[in-house]
Amino acid sequence: MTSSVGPGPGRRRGRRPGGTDTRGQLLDAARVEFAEWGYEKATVRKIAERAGVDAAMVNHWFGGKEALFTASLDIPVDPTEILATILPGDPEHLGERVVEMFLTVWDATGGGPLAAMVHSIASHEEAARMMREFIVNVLVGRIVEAVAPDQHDLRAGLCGSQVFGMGMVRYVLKLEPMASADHATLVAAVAPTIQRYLTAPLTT
Amino acid sequence: MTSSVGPGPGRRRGRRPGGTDTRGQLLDAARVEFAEWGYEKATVRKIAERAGVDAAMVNHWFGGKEALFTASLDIPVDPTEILATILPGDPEHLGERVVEMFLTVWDATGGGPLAAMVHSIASHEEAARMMREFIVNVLVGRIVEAVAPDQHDLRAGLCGSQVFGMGMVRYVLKLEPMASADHATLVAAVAPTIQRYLTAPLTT
DNA sequence: GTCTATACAACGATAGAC
DNA sequence: GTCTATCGTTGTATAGAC
Repeated sequence: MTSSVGPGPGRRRGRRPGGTDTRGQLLDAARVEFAEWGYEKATVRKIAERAGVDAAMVNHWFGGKEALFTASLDIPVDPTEILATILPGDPEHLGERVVEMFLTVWDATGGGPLAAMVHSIASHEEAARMMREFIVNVLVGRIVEAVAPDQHDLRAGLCGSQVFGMGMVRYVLKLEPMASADHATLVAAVAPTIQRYLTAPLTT
Repeated sequence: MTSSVGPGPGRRRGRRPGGTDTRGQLLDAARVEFAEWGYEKATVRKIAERAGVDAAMVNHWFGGKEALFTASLDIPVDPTEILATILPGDPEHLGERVVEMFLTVWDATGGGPLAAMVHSIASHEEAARMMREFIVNVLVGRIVEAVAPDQHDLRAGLCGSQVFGMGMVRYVLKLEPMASADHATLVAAVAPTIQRYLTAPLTT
């Protein structure tokens, strides 16, 4: 599109005229592309093209494809930061750290975002796919790969099912005593399950 | 609304004129009453009164308050029948029977009703309460009472969280490999969790 | 001049075609 | 096995804002 105007002395470089919301345009473009293609098949280049900016802007504004994906999902926490918090340490007690972390994050938000997320998942096939890919590619996948000996995908799904179910019962269904239980009680009850899904043999 | 027409000669007895949908009216009335009062505080008499029929109709059409409740929730299976199927037998393997049963039921319906249920739970506070009471009073409560040594409510919540989470991941989120796994694989993975929630000590 | 947002080029990795 | 295309990412130069 720079054919007629583009002068001879090299292509246009450097900062574009002010006023453009590159970050916002990238977010909008990312939502469209991720929704249409899914996480893996969507490309940073295509998203940048749709946004009308250079692909390097994804790195500059978000740090990478994964961070752009999570940002486009409006998830209020930074998965990378959380992973950095819970991954280091004794793998034998990783289950406890996982459960404790989710409880802390969800307690802070009161479960509203969780309910909204569940709502959109149950409503739109597209939201289910994006959430599915978020779990696989970003959140649980990393934890599983760090400690699980095999069957990474199955273990990730099992961990996700228990954590997600716990969140639903505690924050959305508000079923007592889990809704009011302190963290220690829930960690003691649920963490061994997560730990087993992460590291124990799963075959019959 | 029968004021002007209604005659005087004693109360009307015996079979009413045909054409009225007593069962459907009871269902509608039950949904309103259960939603407003909750399972325990709602009364069969009040439901029948709202439906404009005799309380005996609840027993005639549904078999009791609990069955009317489950019918009003549009749950496609009969909890009593299911409980009768899985409760007898070795308590040490009850977890396996529970997981196998849920998989069989949900496989038959393909997860559509589960998604619809989740949708309404996440949307309406009222639906969450009804589901909560369904779990406590009808479904998991019976199982827990049959085998759990203590902390019945906590154990019921934990079992519910894992079963519900498994259903979400398999049928709504459709996360592989859990979405396509056979029953044996999922039972081997999840049943020990249920078994532990049912019978093992839960304290630290 | 300094800082920042941007464009362009190139690198290593990977998947598919032949 | 090799070749090619494409991906995500990184480095660097440049233009505009302050």
